[in-house]
Amino acid sequence: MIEKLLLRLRSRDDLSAEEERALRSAVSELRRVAADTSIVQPHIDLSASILLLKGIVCRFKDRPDGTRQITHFHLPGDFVDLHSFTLKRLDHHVMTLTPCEVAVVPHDCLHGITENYPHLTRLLWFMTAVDAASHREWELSLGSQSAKQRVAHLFCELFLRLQRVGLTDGFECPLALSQTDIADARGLTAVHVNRTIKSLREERLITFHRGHATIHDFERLQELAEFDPTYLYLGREQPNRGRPQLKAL
Amino acid sequence: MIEKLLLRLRSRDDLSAEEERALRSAVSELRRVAADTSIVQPHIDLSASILLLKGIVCRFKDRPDGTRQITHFHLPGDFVDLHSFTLKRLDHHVMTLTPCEVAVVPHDCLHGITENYPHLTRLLWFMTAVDAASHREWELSLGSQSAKQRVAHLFCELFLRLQRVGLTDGFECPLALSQTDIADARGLTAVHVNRTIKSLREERLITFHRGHATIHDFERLQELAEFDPTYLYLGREQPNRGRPQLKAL
DNA sequence: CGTGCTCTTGACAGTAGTCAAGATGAGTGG
DNA sequence: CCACTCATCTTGACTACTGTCAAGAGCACG
Repeated sequence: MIEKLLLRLRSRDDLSAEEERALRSAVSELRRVAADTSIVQPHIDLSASILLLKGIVCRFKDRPDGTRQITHFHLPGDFVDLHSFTLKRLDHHVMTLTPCEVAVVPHDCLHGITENYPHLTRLLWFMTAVDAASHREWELSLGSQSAKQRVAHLFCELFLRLQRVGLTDGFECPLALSQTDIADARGLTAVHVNRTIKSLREERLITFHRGHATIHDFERLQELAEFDPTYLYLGREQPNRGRPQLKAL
Repeated sequence: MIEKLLLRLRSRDDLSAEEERALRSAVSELRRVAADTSIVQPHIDLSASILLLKGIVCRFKDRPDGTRQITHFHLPGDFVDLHSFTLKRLDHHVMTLTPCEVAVVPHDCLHGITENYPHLTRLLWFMTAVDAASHREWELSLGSQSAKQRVAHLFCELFLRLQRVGLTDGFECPLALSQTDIADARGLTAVHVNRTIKSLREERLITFHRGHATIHDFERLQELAEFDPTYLYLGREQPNRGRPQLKAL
């Protein structure tokens, strides 16, 4: 049920049986939600956070002219608005892009975890820090990459994140996003995303068709996108990669 | 010394005397750092976080072609790399843009806080969540605003954040950024930032000259930038702003 | 009083946006 | 089983915002 979340937490650090129990018992409810349904509105007091079990969810910010900027895509195992536990109100919307299954975790339960399970608290804090790292990487992409690089970068990220939770099959994966979704996330128009994907296909890098993506050459795609997965914090920290330890500031 | 940080934390929630003591004693060292000096490198194990007392610091990510994307500016009172406590290694650089004073807070002390002060832990977690909110807002700006809006937006943000820690004088504030810094943060070229600032000056919105900014018409600037300060989480939460309470998911 | 940043301005180029029309395909109902 | 409808995708022609390249001005610093 919350196995994909546990998978993600354990890929960072060990979880005790008691911590696992605390997490499991924090789920108050399961819900199915239709596609294109808003699940969190901005500026409203929240009393629970949402854990995504199945489907794709996005966070987005509205603009006065009616357009939107998607700031993050969430995949199964993501604690979609864990940050609402400390923020209490969000500055953005959260909405499903496909039919979804979610678990509801009341803030009271998270409060209890912070009171009694400091190690688990640090792990959850870590999860929100990784979210922030993702936002930074998107800032990099939006601020300094070409359209082709931005789109390629997104496919690299989503592929690895899907792989992490066991949702890929070789270099293929289900990915029920529209070209408009990609445009809204990458700061491009749907028309230009279409041209860009066509060009990536012609270069035999990816195929993206009817909610299904195939990566034909991950290495070249990664190179084109200048993609470095460090920011995803996959796997455990290893002892310092051989770089000289900086005199700790 | 760490008064500006306390000011920021207290503007969110009360701090007990004991919590204040815990924070004060977490500072192991004070440092002066020259301008344009790297204080945190990516991919390296970190054992302390940096609190900014004076000056301006930026976070940035490198690109293979040597350009950089600034993802955040830090002002006095900011806990610059508090997120390194949970991440252990960063995916980006941190560097001073002006001469700075910083306080060093060992991760061991932060660990102690998470073990013994859950309320203070939640407040610190909140601070990193606000950082993430800022990243989201920058994604919005980078992804969907015109050059003029992006620059105006940055001035709105920095002005309010400086005001919060008492560093403004009416609508004037010291702001020792170069146009190149602004360009690297806003995904523009320095040449275009220059033209943009000229245009903002001609419209009598702002003057920016020799490290000093003056906002001539904050309201119109805000309107132009589509700037909504919600994401800065200034001040305490108030009971729900009169909007209808959503049936809690 | 040079030296070297940063800022400023101009001319030109190119990436991505806009507008418009048509194609494709999933879902619906007769 | 076959229209019909509506989303999404696709392509073309044109536009424009922002980048590139280049030269010169202003100012801080030694």
